[in-house]
Amino acid sequence: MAGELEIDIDRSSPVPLYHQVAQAFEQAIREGALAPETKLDNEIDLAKRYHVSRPTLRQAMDKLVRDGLVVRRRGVGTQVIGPRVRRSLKLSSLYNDLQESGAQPRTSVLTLETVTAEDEVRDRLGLAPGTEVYHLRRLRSIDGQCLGIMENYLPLSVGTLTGAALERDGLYNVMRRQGSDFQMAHQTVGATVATAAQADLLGISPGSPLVTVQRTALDSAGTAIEFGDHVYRADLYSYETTLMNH
Amino acid sequence: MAGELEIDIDRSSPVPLYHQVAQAFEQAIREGALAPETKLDNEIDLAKRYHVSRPTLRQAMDKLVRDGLVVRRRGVGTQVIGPRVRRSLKLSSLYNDLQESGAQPRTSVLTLETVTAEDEVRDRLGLAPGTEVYHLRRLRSIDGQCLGIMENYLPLSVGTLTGAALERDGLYNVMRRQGSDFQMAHQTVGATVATAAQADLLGISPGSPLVTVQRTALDSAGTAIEFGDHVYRADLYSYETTLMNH
DNA sequence: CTTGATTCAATGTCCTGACAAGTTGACAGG
DNA sequence: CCTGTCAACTTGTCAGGACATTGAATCAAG
Repeated sequence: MAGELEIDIDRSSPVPLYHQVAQAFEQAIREGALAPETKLDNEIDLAKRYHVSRPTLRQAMDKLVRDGLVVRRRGVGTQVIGPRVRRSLKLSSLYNDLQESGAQPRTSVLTLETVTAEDEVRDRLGLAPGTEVYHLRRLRSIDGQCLGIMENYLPLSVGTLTGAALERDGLYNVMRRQGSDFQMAHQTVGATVATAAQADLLGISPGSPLVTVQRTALDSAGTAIEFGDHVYRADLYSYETTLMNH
Repeated sequence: MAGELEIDIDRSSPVPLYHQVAQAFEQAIREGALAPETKLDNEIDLAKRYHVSRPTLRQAMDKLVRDGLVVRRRGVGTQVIGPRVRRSLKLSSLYNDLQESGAQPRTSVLTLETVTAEDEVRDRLGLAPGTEVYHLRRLRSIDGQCLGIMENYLPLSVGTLTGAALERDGLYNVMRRQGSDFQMAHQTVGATVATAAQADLLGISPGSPLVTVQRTALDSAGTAIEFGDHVYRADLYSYETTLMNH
């Protein structure tokens, strides 16, 4: 039951020791070399085995704990956590979420224009009255079926947007390439029923359920760089998240 | 511009020093005593001022970094981050989410019984065929308005559930008091339209939009301890999350 | 057989000390 | 005036040791 693990520690490498140790354990756990429920050896022995100090080994373990791979309990020891718990922790990661929703099979651009921001858009983006913004409407489809309608507002400072680039790379890739660095996003997920116009676009009957997603994305300076108001067919789309305690 | 801050460190307290320091800074930042963009003093001076060692102070700072309150750059210093970025980071915390949804104004218990788990419930909870589970239906209301219908399935091993306790404390508090330790939950949020029966219970007309939430909660051992299938009135409820890059 | 206190093992906390690495700004040289 | 070098400052990394706190297993007493 002991966590025997052969790993190479390169002391001349620029990557920190604790990171090397943590990465080695993470790989072993994800590959199954360290089965769930396995109890690791105690800190002292592990530190001795890998020729690092206890604080360094603890730093590595703390990283594993934060990543949800192991659980430590004082007086008990360190246990590898079950795969169900650690599965798809990254689902709540901003990058994956954006990439997933930005690089889907096909998106066609319905509208690409600059308009004077309405009150709600101004408020969401934190802009002054009368400011011009991009207004973008896209239709996302998968396997020929229309999945949802995406409406986005962006400040002009994000760069230049073209329909071709948007359809080829997705909104978020285009923005990132022009220097936008996403730091966080605030989302509100709700429900509504399809209007006649929406139903017509999506190829469903009016009154069908729709998932609504409103998202405001911020860069690392705290500036809002995108506001999105999306609706998706409820029978083809749902929003998944993983909530962690801590 | 220096981060002058008078805080009391209680060395005889059972709460760790680094936690006291971190909490003091967090409070100061949230209260505005430390304005955004403020550059904090260097670690050495701060450690000296609060009479702790540098590793201890670093531990506190690491906590602040993880919580998204400050940014540190080697060779530069530590800066308080903008309020928009840090706002409501805790929204994606499991505990708050559960507490919020578990201690609402009023919940009345419609059904509390033990049944043989159906296939979907068995699969979600990871139970053997034929296992008995709690089946719970509750109606949540706020200000006299019905908000949603919550249907839950729980393994019998969670303890004993009584209608009175559930209505008084909420499901999650009852479970936690009986030893369940929530570690994470997986949620799927979608949309549907109200059936006649649902509409009748919620006091709305059939065909109105509903937000659906399916949640599986796991404890630290990776065992599923709850499966919930909830619907909420879309005009009164929406699901908010904050996505972080990292 | 149950219950209680004891003991042991493990992680949690905290300290001092040292060096590495990145950033910035000042200073000297062109 | 411009530019490249260097020194000072700050955070990052790492070591080794000491004691506290918690959980569980062990053992003795009822």
